[in-house]
Formats: sequence, structure tokens, C-alpha cells
Amino acid sequence: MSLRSFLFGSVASYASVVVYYMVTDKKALPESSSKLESASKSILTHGIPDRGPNIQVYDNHVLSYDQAKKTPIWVAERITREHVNGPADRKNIRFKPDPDVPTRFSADNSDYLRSGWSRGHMSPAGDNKYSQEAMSQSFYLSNIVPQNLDNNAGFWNRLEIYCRDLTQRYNAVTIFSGPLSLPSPIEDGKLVVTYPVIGKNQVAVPTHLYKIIIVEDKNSKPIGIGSFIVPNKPIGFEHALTEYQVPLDEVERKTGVTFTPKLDTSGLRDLCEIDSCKLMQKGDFDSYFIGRRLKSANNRQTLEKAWKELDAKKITPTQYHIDVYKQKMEEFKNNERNKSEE
DNA sequence: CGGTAGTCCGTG
DNA sequence: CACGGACTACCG
Repeated sequence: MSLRSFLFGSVASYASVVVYYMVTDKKALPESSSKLESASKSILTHGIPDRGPNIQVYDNHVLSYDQAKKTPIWVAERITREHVNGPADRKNIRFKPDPDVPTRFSADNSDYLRSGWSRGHMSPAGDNKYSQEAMSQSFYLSNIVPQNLDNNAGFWNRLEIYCRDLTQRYNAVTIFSGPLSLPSPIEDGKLVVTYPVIGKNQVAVPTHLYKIIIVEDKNSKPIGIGSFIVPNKPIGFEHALTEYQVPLDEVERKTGVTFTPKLDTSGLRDLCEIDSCKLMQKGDFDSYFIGRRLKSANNRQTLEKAWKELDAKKITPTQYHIDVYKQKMEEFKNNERNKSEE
């Protein structure tokens, strides 16, 4: 164990004790720490067993990591319009093990490669458009879980886009995301938990993913909350987000996590009542990522190709499509002209 | 936006 | 010769 992770773990667990102490018994803190001190001399004479840092902090997300499953337990963000807009892009970033996770407790890329499961961000890259560094940190495998590819690129992607869209209507959006391994019935009706593990590090493949969304008004006061548990499998456009809505309490019981100890969430409105909870539908979604492809085209050929997709999918070009196409085409023509002048 | 995979090429 | 990084092509 590194000194750094020891200190980090100690500080973090001290912090959580403090929170607990504030909301419960004022004597809890001194008593429990002196008990531990005493146990360290009687029972835990070889040291206090260490599950790693309780909390790990990055530029734009915070997470708690599971050293056994090699995935996060929860990942927290609090995003605004400023975070989700900017020049940062994923082009030159690669997934990599988190330098702050000990190698023997970490996944690596080979675990995911040809495993049949994709690398799904919990704090999405797109929530870090303001900072290339923050976006790079989101590609640490501590922020990644094995996710069905279609789910990742489809339903979950649309949920993430919805969260970013919320920043246009609310001051800030707090999001907790993570994996779940939920029980399912076997022949005799009994419940069992089973999940695959992938790669030499046996990264746990979750059966479900959860997302908790809290929105704030102009005064940064929390006003709405929505909690969702989504199966880790393909989910088509015929399914609405609200089908997967659950009470916060359900996510907390299943994760064992109290997400907002300082916030009485019973005072909050249902997010899906104050906002739509409507995800992008097929036509808009196709249109959206064709727009992204136009935007990221770096030569005339790929630009033309993306443009032709609009016709192939019978999508009427939006003004955005047209503007991006024209601007890019102009840029490429200038490049060609400059080259021929050399 | 969210991803995978094939190919080329340098390295130990 | 196997492996890993970089670059390209591709898909929903």
C-alpha cells in the first residue's frame, strides 16, 4: 500500500465519520476513534485492513472505487453549461489504468479488448468539454465499467445527452452513476446474483447501471431528483426513460450508499414532473451524431461521406448540418489551395 | 455523442 | 516474434 493511498483513505474515512457524527450522535466520533485506537493495540495489531482510498478526487469528478470488482462503486459530478461546452475532444485520448489505483487492483485495456463488452464511462467524456485534462481523467479505467456496446452508444448515451441538456435549464446538475449486480430468479424462484467477469483481472460485468440526477434552481437550491436503474443490455427507442425510474431509496439499498447525507431529498420534486425526462428519439439521434461526424471530419472525403448519410437515412439537413458542411468545405478547399501554391 | 477493430510499425 | 502505440476506417 502506498503512503499516498493510506493518507487518502484515512482522511476520507475521517471525513465520512464527521458527517455521520453531525447527523447522529455527538459522542460517536470520539468514542469510535478511541475504540479503533484501542482495537489497534488488541485485535488489529498487524494494522487496519485497507480496502484502498474511500474517495478519489479528479478535476471534474469524484469516485469511490471497488478494488475487488475493478470498477467504480459510484462516480459523482456536478456539471453546468460551462463544463459541457468547449474545445476538448476525445480524439487523442486513450483509455488507461488510473495511475492512482494499484496495478494489482486495476483493470487494464486488455481485459476489455475483444471481451464482448465495451468500456462505458460513468462520468462521460462529453461532460468535460471545458478541459482536455479533465476529459483525459475521465478515460481512467477507474471511471469505466464493462457495458453492452449498444446500450453504451444508444440508450445510455441518450441519457447522458439528456443530463447535459438539463444544464441549459438548471443552474447545475449533480449526477451519481455506477454499476449494480442485481439478483435474478433461478428455477425454484430463489434469487441469485450472477455476473460475468472479463480479462485476466476479472473485471466484474454489472447487470445494471444506475444514475441519480439532482437539479438546482437559480439560487443553487436543489429542486428536483430522478433516480434510474437501467439493465446493461440493448434498449431500443420504444422504451422511455421513465420506465426505469425508481425511488432513490432503492438505489441506496442496492448500492449500500447514502448519496447525499446532507440533503433531505424528500423535499425535492420528481425530476420527470418538472422536466420531461424525454430522451432523443431515433430521427433526432441519427441527425445528432451525423452532425458530430461532420464536425469531426478532417478531410473532404469523410465530410462528403457524412453528408451522404443524411440522404441515406432520409434526414432533412438542419441549419447546423448545412453551416458545418459549408464551413468545413471552405476550410478544406483553402487547405488544398495552399498546398498547391507551395 | 458513444464506441470497436484492423493495420502498420517500432521495440525488447 | 509477440506486443503495444498510433493511425485509419467504421458503426449506432
